[in-house]
Amino acid sequence: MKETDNSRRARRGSGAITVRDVARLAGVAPITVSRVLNTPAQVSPDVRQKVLEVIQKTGYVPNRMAGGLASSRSRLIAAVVPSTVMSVFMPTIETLNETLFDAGYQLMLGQSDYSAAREEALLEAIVGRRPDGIFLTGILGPSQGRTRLLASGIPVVETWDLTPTPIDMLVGFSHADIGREVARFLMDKGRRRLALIRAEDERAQRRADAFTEAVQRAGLGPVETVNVGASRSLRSGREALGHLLAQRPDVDAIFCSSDLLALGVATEARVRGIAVPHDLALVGFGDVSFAADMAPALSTVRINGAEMGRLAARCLIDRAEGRPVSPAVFDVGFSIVERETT
Amino acid sequence: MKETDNSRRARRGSGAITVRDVARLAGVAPITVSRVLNTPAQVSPDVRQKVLEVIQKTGYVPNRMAGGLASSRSRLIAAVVPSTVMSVFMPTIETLNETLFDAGYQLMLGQSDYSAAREEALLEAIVGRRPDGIFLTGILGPSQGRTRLLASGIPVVETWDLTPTPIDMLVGFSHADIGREVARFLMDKGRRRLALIRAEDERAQRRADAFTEAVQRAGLGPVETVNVGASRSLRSGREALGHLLAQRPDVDAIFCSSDLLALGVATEARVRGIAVPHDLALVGFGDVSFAADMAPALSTVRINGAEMGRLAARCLIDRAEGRPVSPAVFDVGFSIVERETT
DNA sequence: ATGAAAGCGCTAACAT
DNA sequence: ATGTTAGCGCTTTCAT
Repeated sequence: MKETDNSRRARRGSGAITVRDVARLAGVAPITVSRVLNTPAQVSPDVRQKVLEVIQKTGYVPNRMAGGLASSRSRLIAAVVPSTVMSVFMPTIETLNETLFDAGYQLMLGQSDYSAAREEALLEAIVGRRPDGIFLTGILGPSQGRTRLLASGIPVVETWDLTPTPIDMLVGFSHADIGREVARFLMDKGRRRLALIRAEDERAQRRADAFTEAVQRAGLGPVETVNVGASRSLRSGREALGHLLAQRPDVDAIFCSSDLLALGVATEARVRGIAVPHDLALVGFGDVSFAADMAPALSTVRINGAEMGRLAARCLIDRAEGRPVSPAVFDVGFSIVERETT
Repeated sequence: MKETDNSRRARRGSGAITVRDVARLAGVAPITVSRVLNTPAQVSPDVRQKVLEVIQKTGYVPNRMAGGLASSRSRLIAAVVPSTVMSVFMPTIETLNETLFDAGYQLMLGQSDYSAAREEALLEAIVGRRPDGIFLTGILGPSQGRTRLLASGIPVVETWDLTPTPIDMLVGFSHADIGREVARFLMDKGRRRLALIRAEDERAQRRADAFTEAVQRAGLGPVETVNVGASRSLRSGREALGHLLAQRPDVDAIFCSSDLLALGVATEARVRGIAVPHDLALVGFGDVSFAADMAPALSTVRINGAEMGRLAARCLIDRAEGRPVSPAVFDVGFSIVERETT
């Protein structure tokens, strides 16, 4: 009764319980409720007790949007991934999300679908939310989005790649090194007619180029390449092997741009009676969970995606909480895992 | 110069450009800038033009947290999934996210890791953000979280299941029907010694129970079941087949709780020289992208995950924008896709 | 240890 | 069609 003076403007409001309500019921000022929640040490035990009781009783849940506005700290982190379904990036996102959540942050997830236009739109939407940090899959070339991020001043971590010109922080590894090392690995195994099956994406391209260059430098002629475009499925791998064999029936080793493609190639090889690894060696990329458990088990390039997620989360949290991050560039490396397909 | 009167309290602020800055530069009131962005039709073309120019020049990006606070509309939707890596739920999340983004909403993603405790914590964090809607994977039994959601008044859509007592909206299908129909399907194929390989989760349990009951009702004795627990990998499938054969070497049909488990079973069967489907029929669940492309191609239960995501997004958007949603319950059904493993 | 005042950046309500 | 005013619910600053 006569509590609220709404004699003039009828202002909406969500109708939910607010700090004011809790404060009134506990007989304290709103700021005290805020302190009980955020800096409990500053409040005497009995007052704290009383306030917590009221919170419990009323089911009060603080409005973090309002808190974020007042404190300029949203406790929101945005992440952009190219895709989510059966994607090699998900272990990274999973640990990113876990680490963030345990530190009191939440994750906003956007998919770019490997489209630059969509990525731009995403970045604009993201900046509008004033997240405390942004996680990017891959590195961002010169673009309006890059400019916008730079201008926003929001901490950014680029991942899954290396560049001499990061926007801010960087957690990645060298795709060129991978291409070179896998080529060397296969050639050391005595393979001589090497080929590539890859999806259309910038990083796969970088691995492919280095692979090709290394093979040619070794004097092993051209590297037949099948580009499956945007279709990263098991089926693409099967079909790609068909195309490849039509071009170059004597191929004896293939480096695939993903483990799923490699599983497709292995499947098609089995159906065609091609012995893996005897007739055909196979190397995948990603070391996803099924790679070790296929029959034959897949040799592949292991990326510690979970570690990247954890590290990226740590970088962003540290910066969000005002701690400097140095170094700001981490090369998490990779390793070639030899199994049965080579 | 003498623009701002900060003679008294030095109040922080993020330092970013605000509506006020834009308004001043364009020679209009802040609300006019707001209208240019939100209801452009209400502003005369020349003023609109001028304001847009200033926005362009300054790189102004509206603060949506502030907007959300003022309008009680966050344009944020939260989603809870059990897991994200190689998960059958991701196609749903992908279309959910796409549909939301195209309508101007953003997605906050939380993982429960199949843990009720974590789910509770997530729901509390989510409610604190005052999202315009919440997407839940699965249905939420009586719990503090359910009470909290009900109390919050936020639109909720539960998915991937059916219940007579939804919190709010529901987009799902019947797991019991699936169990029954798969049992019937396999028995109609002449299979007599049926078994189950399943992960530890409530919905898989429901399918398994109905499957077992249907088999027993048909007088085909007990259904051997291997529960792989939380480990949903290809390896689990391989190992589970080993265990199953140790218990019941004469099994002639297996219903797996996921396609990935089924791929594991198929792999192990091949390694052991068991002919699929001749000696052993196999049915998966999910119809994930690789199911059709395995060799032999996997018979499985198709769920239209993408459709569920789209539909759930539509429900949430409609409710967020004040449009009533009726009916509020959608059964998207399922279908048994027969391929080579049966 | 607690509180009063001010205001984060935006938009709804009420003018004109 | 545009502006004025008053908040949304919280936290910072300053005072006691």
